[in-house]
Amino acid sequence: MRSPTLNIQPSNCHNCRMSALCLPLTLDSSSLDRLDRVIERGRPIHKNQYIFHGGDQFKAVYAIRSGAVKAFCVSDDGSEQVTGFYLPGEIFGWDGIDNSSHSNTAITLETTALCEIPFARFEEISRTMPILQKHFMRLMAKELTSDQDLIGLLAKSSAEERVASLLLSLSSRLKRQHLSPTRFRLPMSRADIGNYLGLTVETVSRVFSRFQSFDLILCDKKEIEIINLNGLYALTHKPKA
Amino acid sequence: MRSPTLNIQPSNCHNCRMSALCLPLTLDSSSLDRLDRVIERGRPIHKNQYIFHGGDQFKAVYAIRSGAVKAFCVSDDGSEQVTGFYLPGEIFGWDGIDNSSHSNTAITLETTALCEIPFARFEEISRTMPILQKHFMRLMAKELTSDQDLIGLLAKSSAEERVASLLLSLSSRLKRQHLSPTRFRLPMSRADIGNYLGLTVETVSRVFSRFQSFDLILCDKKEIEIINLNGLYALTHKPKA
DNA sequence: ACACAGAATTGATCTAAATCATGCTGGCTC
DNA sequence: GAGCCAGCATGATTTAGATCAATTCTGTGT
Repeated sequence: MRSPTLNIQPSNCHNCRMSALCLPLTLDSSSLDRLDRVIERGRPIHKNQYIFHGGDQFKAVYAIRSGAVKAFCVSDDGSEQVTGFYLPGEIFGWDGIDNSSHSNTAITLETTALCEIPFARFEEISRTMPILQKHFMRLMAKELTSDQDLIGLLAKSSAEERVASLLLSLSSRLKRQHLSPTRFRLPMSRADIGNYLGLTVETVSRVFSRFQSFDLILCDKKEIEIINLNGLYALTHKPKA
Repeated sequence: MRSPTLNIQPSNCHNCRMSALCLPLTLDSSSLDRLDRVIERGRPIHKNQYIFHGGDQFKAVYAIRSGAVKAFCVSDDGSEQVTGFYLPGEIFGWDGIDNSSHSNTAITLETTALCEIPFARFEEISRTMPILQKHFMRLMAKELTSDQDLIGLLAKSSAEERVASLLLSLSSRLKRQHLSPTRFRLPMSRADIGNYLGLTVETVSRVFSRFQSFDLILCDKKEIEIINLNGLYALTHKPKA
């Protein structure tokens, strides 16, 4: 049994400040109650704990209440490819729906609290709640477009653009959670960033240094302060031929 | 009105040899009939016709009966990023579900016949056919994993690996359609390939030449014959440090 | 049949990032 | 506190692929 045991916690979707993100806004109170009963809220789990492994049977998708998660897939030759970083309010684990086993592995990057949404039970109740079904398809579509954004980034951009895009993505996602968009702590290592962006650690490190020397950011190890948000943004729209 | 008018054709899902791919296998005959009545079969449309544009309202997803389609998104600076090539039996257009408008643009690469599946009507009937709903989520998940494969490819691989992977992907998808996996015509230009794989046209061209000189493939313009399938496969699993 | 624009190949040069190498720092255990 | 290891930074060198440039091929329309 690889996935950590999630103990029920005394809270619910009604009072969760994430709910606007992971649930459809238009759910009436009684529908929300029914959904509520399906969702299992876990206690915080430690850093570097696996949520699921590639190949594991697909049983649930997960919403993050706090903390951060990294998803990656392992190819036959053993090399890893980071496919995403997930922050509070975001849902991950869709990759398993296809062949009912996960293609990715998910691991916590720091102490993390999750809500587990068992897929079988979700399917049951969604049969009588079409809006829920639709919402989930929309969440999957969102994942699709975010993957396509990453594809665009990897196919075309320079190292600086890639790092700038990641910083801006994190910033806007934190902002959506009413957290500071300009001062935050990177939950992942430079190596993770490099892997995700298709760059070497050294290149990532150099780009961070360069950004500092251009007064775009301040960074002390994993603590980041964005000084010139527009400057970063300009980098992601680099002057093209 | 940008999308081409699709005229009803005298055929149905029962006798379509694609159905195994785009429909759940377990549908009973009466369910299939109901689905059948929702789907609009178009006459073949010409090369370089748009199916939908980025920003268009999302109304339907499309299954390919014959031909080939390219999907791409346009970023603010006007540059394009090819996000996928679609062959017979495959479904595209999911990208619109999220905010009910398409993020991609889809265009035919050659004369193409489509089935249009209007999403609103699909949602109606799927309410009473849970298996259909599940099937569609699986199709979306498949798209997700294929996007993630592309991410892995772009993040890590050399030009040769990328081109080899594309050729093998096309090959296996044609095989699934009971078409020759070793002799086929590329529906897309070198520029499209380059854009998709994050390479320049020149590099793509050089890789094709190199593959020929290594007796991996024969190619005359867009006509491809794969001589050494295992050799290509070996390239995609390049010896790593 | 001809002209012309776009698609593809091939060659020469340049450059951004990988690779190789070294040192620094901060947390860990013993 | 000494020693050790992982993570990060930074410098020197190499290289794969981009860029620039020129030529040939292909198909399309008149």
